[in-house]
Amino acid sequence: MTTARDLSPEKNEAILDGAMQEFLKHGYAGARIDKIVAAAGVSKATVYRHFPDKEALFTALIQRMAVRKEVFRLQNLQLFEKEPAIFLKKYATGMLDNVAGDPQVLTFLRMIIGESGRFPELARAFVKSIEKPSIDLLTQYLASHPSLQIADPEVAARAFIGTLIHFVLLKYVLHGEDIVPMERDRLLDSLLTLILSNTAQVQVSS
Amino acid sequence: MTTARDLSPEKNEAILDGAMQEFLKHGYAGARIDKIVAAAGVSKATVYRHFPDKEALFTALIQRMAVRKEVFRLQNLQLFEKEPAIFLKKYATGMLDNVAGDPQVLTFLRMIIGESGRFPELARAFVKSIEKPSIDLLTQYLASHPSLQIADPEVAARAFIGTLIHFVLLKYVLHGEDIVPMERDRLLDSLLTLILSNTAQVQVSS
DNA sequence: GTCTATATCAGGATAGAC
DNA sequence: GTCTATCCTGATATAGAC
Repeated sequence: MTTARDLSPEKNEAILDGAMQEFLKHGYAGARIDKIVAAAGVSKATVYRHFPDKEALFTALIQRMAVRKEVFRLQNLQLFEKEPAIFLKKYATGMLDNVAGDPQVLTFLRMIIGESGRFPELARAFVKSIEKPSIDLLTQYLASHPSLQIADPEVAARAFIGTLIHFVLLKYVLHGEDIVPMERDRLLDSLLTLILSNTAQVQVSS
Repeated sequence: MTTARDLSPEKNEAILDGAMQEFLKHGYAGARIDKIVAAAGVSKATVYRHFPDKEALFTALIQRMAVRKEVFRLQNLQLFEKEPAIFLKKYATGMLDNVAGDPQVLTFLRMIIGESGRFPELARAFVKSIEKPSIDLLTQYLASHPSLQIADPEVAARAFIGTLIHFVLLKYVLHGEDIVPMERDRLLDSLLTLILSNTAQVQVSS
């Protein structure tokens, strides 16, 4: 005697997992409900009982991914108390490894940006749950080290992250590796020198 | 007595113009040939006589946009001989004005990134004709001013552009203005201070 | 070389049995 | 609550007249 509006959480999960595969591969408009159905192992009618339409399914999926941070966990490693140059380099290395090693992250980035015109709320969820925490963490870190003499920690944090994101965009997302080549370590070391240049000497070692 | 394979350049232009509207508005998969046909004022058969299929039309369009730099002319203003802080600020201001004021630029950015998985060659064309010239110009500029004491001009150029692009992404593309607020002038002034901090004093005025 | 008209098929969404 | 089977709209692409 289940009530008429009860839905199976298991199927719900299966649908979202299937949807993730398909949407990540083809984007919103390119994704096919039939493929999602096949991947999820449920019937089409079940999908439409769980979600009113394709758009709702898509937004539910992206919201879940953004909240779970299944991709793009920038703000890990709380080794706050380390030497600044080491902390920053580890932070950057961790983020780049995470992105470079996982095609899903790149695809997710492409989709969030590509659909940000049609789905502004999803873009905002991304900013809120992924970009903002990263900026805030770095800002706080830089501000908590007055010896660094950084006049505007938030802008420094944005410059740091922005340089990394731009590097990822050029090299991995836009396939520009041989058009604008740049060694990762050179970028990181020079970037640290630039940002920490007010300190007496800059020690960079992993 | 025109040969059988001659095509009208006027119609070709009209088709590409119509395609631009539609593709920019809905992306590749979302774009409808019927709409392109209507906007171009030609028949559907004519489109398929000029371009083998939808994909070819799309790539032809993007290539044209990238070459013509109809959007995103980052590397204008050759006031190379000015004071560095002034030059850089003017450079950044010009680029931000160009982007912020023109929704087409934002849409183009979204599309290039969004479709960079399915159309890697288009992404590379974008890097080659838009990103690379910008990086090269800035690198040369910074390298030609030894008094700036910039150890690695190319990385400094990338940091500068990367910070700007990231700012554009967060604020305009991803609609994150009220989630991660930042005044444009504050970003620019602090960024200049950061990059030019090795000089005696930094003068920033527009 | 361009048009009108149409073939062909796949998409999202639903009706009705169980 | 989930399935099978189906509707129907709208898509890309083409055939044939002019």
